Amino acid sequence: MTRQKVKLAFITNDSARKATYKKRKKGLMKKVNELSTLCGIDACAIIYSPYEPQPEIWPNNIGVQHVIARFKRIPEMERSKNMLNQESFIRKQVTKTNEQLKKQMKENREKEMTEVMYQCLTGKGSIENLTLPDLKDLGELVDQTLKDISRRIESLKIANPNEAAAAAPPLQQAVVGGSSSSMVVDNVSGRDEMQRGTQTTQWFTDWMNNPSEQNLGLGPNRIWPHPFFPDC
Amino acid sequence: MTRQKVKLAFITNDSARKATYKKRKKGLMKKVNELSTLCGIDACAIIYSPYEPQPEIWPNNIGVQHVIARFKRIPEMERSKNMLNQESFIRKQVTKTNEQLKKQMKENREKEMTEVMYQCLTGKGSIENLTLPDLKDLGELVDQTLKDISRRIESLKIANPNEAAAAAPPLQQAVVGGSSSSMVVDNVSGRDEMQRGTQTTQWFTDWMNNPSEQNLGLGPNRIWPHPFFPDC
DNA sequence: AAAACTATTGTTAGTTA
DNA sequence: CTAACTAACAATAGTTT
Repeated sequence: MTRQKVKLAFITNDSARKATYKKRKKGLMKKVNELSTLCGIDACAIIYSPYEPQPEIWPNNIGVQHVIARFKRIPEMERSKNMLNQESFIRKQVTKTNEQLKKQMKENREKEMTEVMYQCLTGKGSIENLTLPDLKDLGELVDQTLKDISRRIESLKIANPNEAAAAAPPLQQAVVGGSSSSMVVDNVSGRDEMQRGTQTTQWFTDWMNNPSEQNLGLGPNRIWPHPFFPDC
Repeated sequence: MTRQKVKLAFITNDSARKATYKKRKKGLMKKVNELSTLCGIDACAIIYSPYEPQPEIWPNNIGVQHVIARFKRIPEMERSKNMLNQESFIRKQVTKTNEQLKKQMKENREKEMTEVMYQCLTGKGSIENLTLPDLKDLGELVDQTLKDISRRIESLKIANPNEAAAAAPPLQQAVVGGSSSSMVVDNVSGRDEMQRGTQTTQWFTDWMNNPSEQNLGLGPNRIWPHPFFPDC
């Protein structure tokens, strides 16, 4: 039983296409019925298929005629406004997918840097081969991690003063926080709150704000497809 | 987080209805798009809502007009044939639900009788209060169970002749079967194969074959709603 | 209000009978 | 073909932010 995620494209296999049609048509009709019932609205669906001489419709002849009549009554120009047509639907999908992509890239970047950091700490890697932007992000990540550690130590000191202090004295001035009832009692530089979660290089930040092919860090010798977008 | 299965009925809460509308409309449009793409067919959807002055449509103005024009071209009489309209859709749903109900009732009946049987065996219940039909079903279930046990013993005897024979000698003539390679070597009465899974009272069997209010075992003093159909 | 989240329920692709 | 089944996937009700 290997089920692969089906691509949204015309199904070339005739019998498979028919099977899918029958299943999905049923599901679609059910959905229209539910939407209309749950929200008390007028709606209709008309489906033409090679499997039936007549179109398959919802809710029924009269219902469809009623909806069509109502549709026809609206002037052509008016219909162009506020419409969820195929184009705008796809555009929304693309926008959303791009947002997810940005999020994912940011997450990946942070994980990558974390991995590098741990490799350095355990002596399995070096910063010899890193580029300047990578080093910048790494430095910020290390700073952030040190601060997190200090916070954790401070909160342990508050919960259990003697043991925590003996085990790990603070290495630098630190912000105390993290536990639900404690508060920030100091802030090293004022940059702290603003910098949270921004351990990214400038080019990445720029691209996040204005994603285009121009500033994807490809440099003068562009390659195609781009490693981040093998499918584009 | 308590999420209850939502009933298919108008949502009276205004904001909940709007939220549901927006979510489901989006889902519906996606479904129409997928069906049309996957199966390469013409389809359209028109939805009127109080939330938008114009109807929300799929795929777009031209597409909808095209489908409507095609629909209009078919004579009124023709449209009534082969149509999946609301009525036939609901009828199909009802038929299916009734079939599931019958299946469930049969299953429940068997479980109920099994429960009674075990209670009798463990001395926690008696057959004093049972009705004649219940007793009939119970008797058949006990017969069937005894036969199943005998079969099991026989198959164990075949697998391990000495131990099984010493532990539980057969109490009656029995059918040997169950394991994948063994075969039926005897059949007590000829009724055996026909009787499998039919431990039901006559009224229940009758109702299964022709479900109506008349033969639901209500007797002369009908109550309404029926305990089996509180929502009808 | 609108968007994000998540536990659940619902849909369906591939398969079997 | 039709119908039933089930693992996998998608939609969404209720909730939070």
